Amino acid sequence: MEKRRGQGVSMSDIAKAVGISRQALYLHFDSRTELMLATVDYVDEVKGLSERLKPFRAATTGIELLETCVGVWGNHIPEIHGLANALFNTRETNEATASAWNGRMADLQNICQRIIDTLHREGILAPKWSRRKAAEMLWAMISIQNWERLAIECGWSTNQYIRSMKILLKSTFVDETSGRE
Amino acid sequence: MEKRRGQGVSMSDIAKAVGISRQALYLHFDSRTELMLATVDYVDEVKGLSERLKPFRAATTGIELLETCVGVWGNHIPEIHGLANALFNTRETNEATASAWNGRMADLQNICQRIIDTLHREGILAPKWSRRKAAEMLWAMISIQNWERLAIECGWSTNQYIRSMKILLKSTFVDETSGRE
DNA sequence: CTTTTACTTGACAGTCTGTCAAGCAGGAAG
DNA sequence: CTTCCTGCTTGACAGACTGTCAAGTAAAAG
Repeated sequence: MEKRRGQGVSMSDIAKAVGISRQALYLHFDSRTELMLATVDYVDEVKGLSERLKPFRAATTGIELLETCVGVWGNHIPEIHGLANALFNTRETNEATASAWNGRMADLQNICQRIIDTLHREGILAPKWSRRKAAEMLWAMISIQNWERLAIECGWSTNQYIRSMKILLKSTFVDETSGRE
Repeated sequence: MEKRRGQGVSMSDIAKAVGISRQALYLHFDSRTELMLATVDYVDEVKGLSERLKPFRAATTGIELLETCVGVWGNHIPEIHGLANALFNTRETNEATASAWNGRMADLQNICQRIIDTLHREGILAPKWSRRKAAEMLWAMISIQNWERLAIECGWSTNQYIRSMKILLKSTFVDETSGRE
């Protein structure tokens, strides 16, 4: 009952797709917004990002963290980007979706900060970056929108995306001059 | 008469802001879409990106091209991002705005390709990147959405954005091992 | 003075969200 | 078997928005 959603999909379309009347949708969800938030929560549960982050939690070194993060996230995005975009697009005019979006972004920012802090602790964070700026830039780089540009508009495969993003992030944030790669 | 526009602004709002009746707007613009495209063209003319690209055209080396591009573009984005976003957001449901957007993106992609090709010709393109992939990644990196993340959501100043983006792009695409930085 | 131009008000169709009322079919409970 | 509750149905309607049409007005242009 949780189906595709996009800004160009009306409640009638959803009802028709689901096989019930438009009004019956309102018996289950108070509004379009609530339907969307419920769908987001449902997809979160089904796709289980937290489950997928297990290898990330197992990683110890900064470079491992970085690579695992890009791997996990790069495999996760293709499955959620449509819904994530719907959430993102309504965020400007809707407080509830905005806070759902911001909450997920805050989680991602924390992960980015943790990666950068680990690199810093190991002394291999590239010297031109402050910890805060590096984390923010890392967060921007792995955004869903960047993935869409590369994967959808440029046609990159998931593996090409992951490989290239790892190269970009390592050459940017990992100090090449400090001994081992 | 060309004012702010966003998905949450109705034709009535615009008419009110401009001081004429809603219907009179339709005497000048056939539709909301046309009003938007006219505004985009007008802003293009007023802000004169092509004028601003003069120093870019004067640049010769790949690194100069890269740095000038980031400088020009980083100063340009803050003045156009609102309207650019309105264009971007309606692109999914509107063929005319989609092609206006795609045209501008194609220009930007050509610039990116030219930068990468120049670096490649000079033999300092980082060896892990093909010319095509590098140009596409560069294009994704300097996207308006990335600027918004950093400048608006993270609060970076224009100069911080330009400085950091130059660092990121140079450490990514310029081969550090080939003699002069 | 007449025509044209630029605008006005008012009305209306069509799309969408969200709400309300009345009705219907089937299962559970007495 | 009858009663009630649940989940759904159709139909109607308010309110917001886009786009269109008609008729009228005021002032500049000829």
